[in-house]
Amino acid sequence: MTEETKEVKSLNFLEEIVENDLREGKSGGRLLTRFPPEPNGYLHLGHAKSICLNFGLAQKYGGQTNLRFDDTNPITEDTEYVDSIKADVRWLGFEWAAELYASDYFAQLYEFAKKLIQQGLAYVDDSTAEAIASQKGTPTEPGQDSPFRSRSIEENLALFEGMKDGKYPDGSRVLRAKIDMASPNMHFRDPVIYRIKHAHHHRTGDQWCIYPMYDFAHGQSDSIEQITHSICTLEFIPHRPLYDWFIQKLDIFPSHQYEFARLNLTYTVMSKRKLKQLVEEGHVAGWDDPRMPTLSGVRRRGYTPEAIRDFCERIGVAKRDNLIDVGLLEFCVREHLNKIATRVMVVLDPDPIKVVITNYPEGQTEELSIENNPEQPEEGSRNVTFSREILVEREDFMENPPKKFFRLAPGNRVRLKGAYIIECNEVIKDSDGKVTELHCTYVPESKSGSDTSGLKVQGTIHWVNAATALPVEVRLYDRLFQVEDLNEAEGDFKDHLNPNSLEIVHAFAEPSLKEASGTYQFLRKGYFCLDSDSSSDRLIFNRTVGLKDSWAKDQKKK
RNA sequence: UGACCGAUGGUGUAAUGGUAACACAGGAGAUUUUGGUUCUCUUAUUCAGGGUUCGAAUCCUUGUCGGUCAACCA
Repeated sequence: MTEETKEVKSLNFLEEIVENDLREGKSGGRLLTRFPPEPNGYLHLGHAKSICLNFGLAQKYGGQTNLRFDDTNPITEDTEYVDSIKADVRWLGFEWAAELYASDYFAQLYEFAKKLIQQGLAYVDDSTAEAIASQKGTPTEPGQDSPFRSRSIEENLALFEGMKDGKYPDGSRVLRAKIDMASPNMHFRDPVIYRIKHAHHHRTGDQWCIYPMYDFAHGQSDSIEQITHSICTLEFIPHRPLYDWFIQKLDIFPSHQYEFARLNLTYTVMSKRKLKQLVEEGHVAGWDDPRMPTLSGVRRRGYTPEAIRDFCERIGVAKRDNLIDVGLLEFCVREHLNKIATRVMVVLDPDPIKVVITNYPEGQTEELSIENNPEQPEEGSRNVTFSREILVEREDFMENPPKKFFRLAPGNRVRLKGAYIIECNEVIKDSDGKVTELHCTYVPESKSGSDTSGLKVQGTIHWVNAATALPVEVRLYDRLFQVEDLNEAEGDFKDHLNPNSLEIVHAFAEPSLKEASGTYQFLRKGYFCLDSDSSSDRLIFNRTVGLKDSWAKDQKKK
């Protein structure tokens, strides 16, 4: 494709804003974004969208991105989360210009608050939380002024200092901005900007007992760092006028806030609160349970950073609510894994069928060479052992097959992947009528790669050598929830958990998997990766995602 | 029913007053030693009414529907 015919990719609305600002020389042609997680939980795919957006924008337009922890609430925050967040951002493939903390600015923020008081734009309120809430009014009725609203500047200054000095207990007083109790924007009704919390902070320790609220920390932090584009999700739209109001009254660097629609995925919850609940109530094994939409979960599941970045690219960025089909994520994962995954043969059925090749000499074995990845011939090949007795999937045999069943059936011929064509001659059953063995004959001239038999078969199936098969544990995951749209679902979200989201099977793998590492395609089955629960004598694989299966889909339709 | 935000195939995202397109999903076929991959073809879209205009998904207006906002959370 030439440069001229190459399609120009259209810009999303944020790229347009950035291009415009850069063109007009705003902020001196500088671009600085930030990714501002609160260290009170693990990152999930929704954060991945935000990370790709913030870091991606900076990358594309020659800017930079800060990683800033929004750590203004010491009660819920912890260094455990700081560490996991940093690891997740790096894993996704991004490097920040600076690692910063809102708590770095506590002293500066305190001065900002005093400045507001001095302008008569903030006051200390002794009301209880309940009183403040009831004075707030409702979206359709104006609020009432607090009885403490008209304190003098001097008194406010003294009380605020007292708050800082630890003279008052938690909850006894707050600092409020003095704006407009009748504003149609609830956030303008004298928002609380500082509260007392005698709590240990993960970074500042016991240095502070007053902590700024989000609205008095986030925009100011952006401004201190001279963030040019502060990108957040839609629910912060009503905060924007407040964000601008503080910057104007404080007369500090004018960062600007822009909002985009958060990611929603079908069959998934994407809220830190709900994910935390799943972990704490034991519905999953932890934040990194492979069924979780957390970055640590999908990583353990075998998703690659490339696939997630591709996904974030494909879902786009806009301002309308969305619900993305989880099938798109799976598409992205398959697309990447198809290119990189080593192919191996594993019989997943814990109760496989033994196939005896009756015309293959007893005791004889031979090594057959099989390609590691047809998509990447340079990945070379490996040997697998063939012998008189092999194991195949029970579902690859049918005694009375429908037409178009291309696998094993009485009188049918199939190709054993990388080996020979065999024909099924006899079905052996136990007293209950259950198939225990298939007696087949192989075609010696049909050896893979040097087939002179002239035979054409419709199906190829995978197999493992019975004598040397390696027992492994395989964890098959299904969607965590049974309903597509959790936001629309009735009742508690946990009522819709899928009881079959994890199935553990004991499978039979080709011996090459003994030294497993990385990502595999189990031929005809899906993509799998070694789980961290594995030990040298007990290998455990996670199914990342299944292969597309048009046969199964056709069967389902009928 | 106060303010704010939004509405384009099944799902997302484009089209920036000039032929409604791309991806996923769906369907049909070809290729294939994975019923995978790849390739070809294909179904399906502007919330409604009114207005401006030679021309409207786009601008104006009214309405409808959806979302957000009343934490000493972020």
